[in-house]
Amino acid sequence: MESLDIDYDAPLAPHRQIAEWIKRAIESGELLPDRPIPSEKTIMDMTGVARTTARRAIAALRDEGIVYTVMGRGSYTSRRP
Amino acid sequence: MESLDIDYDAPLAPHRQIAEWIKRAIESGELLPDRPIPSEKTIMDMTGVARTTARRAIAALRDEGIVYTVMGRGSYTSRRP
DNA sequence: GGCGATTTGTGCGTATGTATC
DNA sequence: CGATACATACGCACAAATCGC
Repeated sequence: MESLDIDYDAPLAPHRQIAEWIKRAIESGELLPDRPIPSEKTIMDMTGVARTTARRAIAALRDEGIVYTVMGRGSYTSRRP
Repeated sequence: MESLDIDYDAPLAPHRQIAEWIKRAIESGELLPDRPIPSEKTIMDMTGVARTTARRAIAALRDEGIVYTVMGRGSYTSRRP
């Protein structure tokens, strides 16, 4: 996965930009089903956002059913339905 | 609505205690459909929690479809389905 | 339309608890 | 036991929307 430049002037909020970015990586097959997505810390390092923002992005994907989270381990792409 | 004592040692997280408290007020008819629920500030004052916690409580109710939020105005109980 | 008060939205920092490895 | 990762809480600041005067 390549890094992501956050556009703070864009109409789309940063946490949404990150969510879309991860979603694209899943759709392109770069992130495989049942495999980990970047951790909160990794997202922080790759984009420069705060942990809050990284967490919001993951929470959004979780709400959409695109990823699931396992406490103490990380977040993973959902298996294909 | 009477105030709420948060039990920080309870197994239920504070933001969930607040969500359940508001849900009870709705079910008892104390909070009517399409009428405002306590604002984040009011929840902070009534319970002593931080704004983050008040927001999480409202977000949980929003996720459950129990309330809806309008920026700059507040959150309101959803109309009966 | 301006202005202030209120309220929600977003971003950032920090700490503690818990679970996994 | 230590490192990592998520869950929850606390704080603060500023932006944006709404409303009443």
